[in-house]
Amino acid sequence: MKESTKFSDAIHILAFIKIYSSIKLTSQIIASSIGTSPVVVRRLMSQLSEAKLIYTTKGTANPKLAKKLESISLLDIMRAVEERSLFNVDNKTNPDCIVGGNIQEVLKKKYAEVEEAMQTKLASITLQDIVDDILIKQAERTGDC
Amino acid sequence: MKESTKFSDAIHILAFIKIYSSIKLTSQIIASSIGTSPVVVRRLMSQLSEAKLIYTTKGTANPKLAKKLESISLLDIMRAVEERSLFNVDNKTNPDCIVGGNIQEVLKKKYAEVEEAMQTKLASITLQDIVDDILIKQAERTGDC
DNA sequence: AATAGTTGTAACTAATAAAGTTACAACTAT
DNA sequence: ATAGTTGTAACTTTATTAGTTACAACTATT
Repeated sequence: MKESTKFSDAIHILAFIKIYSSIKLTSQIIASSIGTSPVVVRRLMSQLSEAKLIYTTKGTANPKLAKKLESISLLDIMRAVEERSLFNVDNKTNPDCIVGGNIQEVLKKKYAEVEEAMQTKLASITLQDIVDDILIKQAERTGDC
Repeated sequence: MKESTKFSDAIHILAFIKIYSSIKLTSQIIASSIGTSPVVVRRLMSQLSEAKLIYTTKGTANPKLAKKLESISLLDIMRAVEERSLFNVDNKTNPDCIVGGNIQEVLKKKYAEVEEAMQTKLASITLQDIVDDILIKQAERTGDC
């Protein structure tokens, strides 16, 4: 498949809503910042709504973050838009073989451990961190003292 | 794309080579344990060879592990066969926007942290752990005391 | 109330990658 | 020599993401 940028784009949308809260936030404007189409943005926003990370109103361009920045973690965002995993047990293995008959359970457990480590890290990074870093980088770029 | 089982299948191949070291290890036999085709197995074995995790001989069905079980980590295997990541920065963002112009660098750094956490965990699990768990599960299944 | 603009969603196309298949040259072992 | 095997290329199938087109439903404004 294509490599997914849904996670990156979802973070982008949330940061954009925060940073540009004073302008009219149409899906078109957000899309032009991401470099994609308004429909793709609306699709992601629909998932972010469902995950209760933002509020939206049909017909009105006025999305709002549903929580404080520090209460939205990368794990929350990941779970909202990315259903795939890198770690997929192959469930076609031969049950009549010592390896094929047992490896699925074994890998399932190990993969859960790895994903746990990943999720712990994802949960420790919040949208506050992302927005702060974006604003600092921007300041470095524009400031002259 | 399809969900990849390359990582799981590569682990399967290595465990199979260890556990069934006394039989003739053709790609056909390994494939029937995984539930795939011999060509898929040979393709993965080619990558495992390139990563110096196994030795193979063209024309002869006699693959050997290149290292001790405890010296082959899941991270080694992952790197050998899986080039994709869950964390892809979207590089089409608009550079003239505060968010679009800075988020790529910011996410790149955060993603590196998350992958570091994941890799540390993957490096801590070895083929020895996998083989042990498989044999324990098999013993539980067949033993009666 | 009519109009313009927007969201939310469905249906479709295009692009990409994994898995599976077919084929075969090169090699090994007997 | 012969049979069996590996390694690899080329192709097909299948699944997923991204992008596109279209439109009903809704909101805000005049």
